[in-house]
Amino acid sequence: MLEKSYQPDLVEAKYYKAWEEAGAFSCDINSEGTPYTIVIPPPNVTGSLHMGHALNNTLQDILIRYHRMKGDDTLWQPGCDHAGIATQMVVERQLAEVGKTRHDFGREKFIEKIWQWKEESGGTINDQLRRLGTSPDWTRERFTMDEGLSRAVRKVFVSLYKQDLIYRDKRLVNWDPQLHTAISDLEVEQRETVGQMWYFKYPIEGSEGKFITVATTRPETMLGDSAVAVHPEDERYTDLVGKNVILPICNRPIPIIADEYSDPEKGSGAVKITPAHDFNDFDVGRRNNLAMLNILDLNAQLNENVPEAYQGLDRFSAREKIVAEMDALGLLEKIEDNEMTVPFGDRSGVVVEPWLTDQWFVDAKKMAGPAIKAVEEGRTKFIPEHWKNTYFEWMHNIQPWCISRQIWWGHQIPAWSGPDGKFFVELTEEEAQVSADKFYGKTTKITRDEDVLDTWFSSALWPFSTLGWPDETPEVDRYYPTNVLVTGFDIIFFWVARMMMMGLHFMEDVPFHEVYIHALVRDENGQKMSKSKGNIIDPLKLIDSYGADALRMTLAIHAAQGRDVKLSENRVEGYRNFTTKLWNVARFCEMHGCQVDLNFRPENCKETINKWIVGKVSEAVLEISAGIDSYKFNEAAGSAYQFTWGTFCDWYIEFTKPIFYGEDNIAKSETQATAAWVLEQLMRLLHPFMPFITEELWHKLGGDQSSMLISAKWPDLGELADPNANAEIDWVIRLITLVRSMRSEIKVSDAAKIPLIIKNPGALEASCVDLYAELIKRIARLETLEISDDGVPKGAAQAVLGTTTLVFPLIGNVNVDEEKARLEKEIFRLAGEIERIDNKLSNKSFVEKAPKKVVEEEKVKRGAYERSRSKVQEALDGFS
RNA sequence: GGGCGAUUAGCUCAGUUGGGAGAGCGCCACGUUUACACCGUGGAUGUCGGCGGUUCGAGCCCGUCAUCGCCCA
Repeated sequence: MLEKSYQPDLVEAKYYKAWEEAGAFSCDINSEGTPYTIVIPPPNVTGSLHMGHALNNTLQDILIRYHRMKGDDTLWQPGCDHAGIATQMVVERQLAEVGKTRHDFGREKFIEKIWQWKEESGGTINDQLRRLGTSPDWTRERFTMDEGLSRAVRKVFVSLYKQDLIYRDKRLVNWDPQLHTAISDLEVEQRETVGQMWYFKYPIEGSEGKFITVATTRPETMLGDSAVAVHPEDERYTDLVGKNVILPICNRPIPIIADEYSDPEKGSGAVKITPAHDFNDFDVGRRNNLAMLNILDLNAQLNENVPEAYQGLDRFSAREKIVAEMDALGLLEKIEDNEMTVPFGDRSGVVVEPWLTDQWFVDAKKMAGPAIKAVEEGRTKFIPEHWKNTYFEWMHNIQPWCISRQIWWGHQIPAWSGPDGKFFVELTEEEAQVSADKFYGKTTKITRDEDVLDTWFSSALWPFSTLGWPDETPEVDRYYPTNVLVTGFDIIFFWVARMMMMGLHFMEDVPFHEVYIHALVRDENGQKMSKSKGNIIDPLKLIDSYGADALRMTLAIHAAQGRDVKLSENRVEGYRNFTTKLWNVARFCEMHGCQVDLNFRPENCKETINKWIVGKVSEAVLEISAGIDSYKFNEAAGSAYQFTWGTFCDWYIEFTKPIFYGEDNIAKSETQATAAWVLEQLMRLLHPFMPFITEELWHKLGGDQSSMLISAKWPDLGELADPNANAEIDWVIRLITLVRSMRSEIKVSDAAKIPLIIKNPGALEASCVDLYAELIKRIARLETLEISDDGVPKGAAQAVLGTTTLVFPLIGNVNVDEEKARLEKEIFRLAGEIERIDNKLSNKSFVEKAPKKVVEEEKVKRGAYERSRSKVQEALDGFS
């Protein structure tokens, strides 16, 4: 006997272990099933499970479990990425607690420490994914720093270098002055702030007392100015172009140049140009051959290229000092408030600096071409489709991708330089040495570049590196390209774009056929969850309180395309209630001896109610399958929920009670087998959403004990709906609902059994009353149920169901005025419907232009309303 | 400034070849009828953001405005 309610914790632990031990998650390269592959977007090894992961992985797991049950050879590839900067920071923070830095240990020892940390505390998210019930193939778990994946990284780097798609360049990069590394554009967060705009007067050389005013948001950079630019067509300045200004404080002459970058509308129309410290100015500088004067060191403190008084100051103190000095010189014209965005490093949280350094770059522009084409041609599809706009937008404006990082944790770049700075890029040091010796004509000492690669460089290879590439493995053959990538929109640039570029280049095929972009999980007020807001909901706590199944169901049923998931705890509670409901209906079946009968054939049912429910199951199968197939997880989960609670529990189970408590043993045994079968189908249908409770009930309910539900077949029932059974049961349901509603209207409590007379039944109605009398009496709590066209007892309450009148002969219980009012209200409502249709039908254009079918339907509806109205009128007349 | 999205019941949201406005939660009333009070039954609640257009017919298509959100510059 099942317990009174479902206890998730023990069940979850038990079955997760059982699944894993049985190898239920593993792909099978020898299987005859069609391969179905998803690579997990690898979480950071430092990460822990948040709501976004919970949603992302629930959806992937639904897809995987569904396809596994459909007989596909599913591979869900798990693993973490090494999260270069984040991981190094974690370990450095630990060292800082004992007053040490990585430099106290040196590169090799420090990396050892990180590996040690990774073994001990890294990848906790994987255990958390297990709590969620996800079923990736853990035996194939990979890590971006694994030997195999590292080999892939080296191979890709060397190949791209030799194809001129990776190059070294001195360019401005986003420099994080705290972490001392370059970071990519995508790791920079632009924050809106109200800053200030300072207007400086620069004296014009040789024109005593004449100035040109420039505006700047960053006064400190003036020490690195190389020019002042004005627009070529700005007549105010035409005569100044070609002259010099004397840069105050530095007292250097710099030219006034004409360049279209200068916006005449903005500020004074003249703009100072600091090519080494501003991305736009850098371009102006290159166009005009300006000097690139770097005035910052790696800490963003002013270096030896500025006047001595400023050397060593940090950028913010330098700003104050500059403004003060300009003011003292009488060269500060004015200061205005200015709305602007300031770039912050997303890891360090400090303002990043455009800084001139030598870095390695991927020629993303070239690699983007095929990636754009693949989406244009539909070889990779976005779902929902509009996300392809975001993808195109970014891809068309893609910038060189800076892939080198000045940290220690990561894939060290396979490039060695000779004494003159020439690079030799090879898979191994030996090969590099050979190249170098050949180049120099003698044995020459080479030194490996200390930089490592951006983490995304290695995760871009994930869809094939995890399968064993660059080796020609059978897995690469079978599982690439993958079917779908499931991810949030915030990662389109990081993941989708880079995987597309790398996949197309090295595998000559897209990495995935579809990209499903799901929503963000927000709090109940629609706010993004964040630590600083303190509105984070911890998925693990929800799992502890309500079970993983409840959380998964909540997420799935809210995962409508194009809409964020607003989550609150009481919703999860609602789906916990659903698990309890499911548990209890199983308990009911158990109590009434419903055993799975392997010989049961749904199409052979004799009892109408059983015919009806098997038809409803077949419809549910189609709806749920269609929902998952089209990534409409909310529709799939909603259908499953509605079938379970609204159809199976609310009606079917109620309808079986008279049979279970009755004497007809043949009907009883058919119903036991049917109920067990329905429940068994239902476990399969709910399994992708709620794997634990369904697995538990599957085993509790008997049936095929030799296998587990996770490996059971997805139902394929065809169409089992029986129109006659549907018509009958639907009518009975409407009748019962109406009786209940009437009871409430005329204030007769459910406790009192009442008589009911059915007047003017049609053939279907009469037959239903005959066939289901006991059932109707029981569920509608009727004392008697009979058909009679005799006169209505004086003062009886009446209701109309289609063309049939229900008579409740409750003399003395009915308030005549209330009853008349009720009937009049119903007549009014029906009259309104009829009028609406009449308006339509009397409209010539409607009758002429609308499809015949629609016009016909309207006429049929009108007839039905009209007949109902006359019945209600008849009932009303009975009172006068 | 460019782009994307949203606006439907008190709340959160469904609603595709354009044809009778829905669900869950919440609320109100009643109820322990032998699966379930984490329950059952019934009920109330809408200018489908505004305006205009297309159409016989618009929550749905088009235009425009408003408000909100996100991404990019």
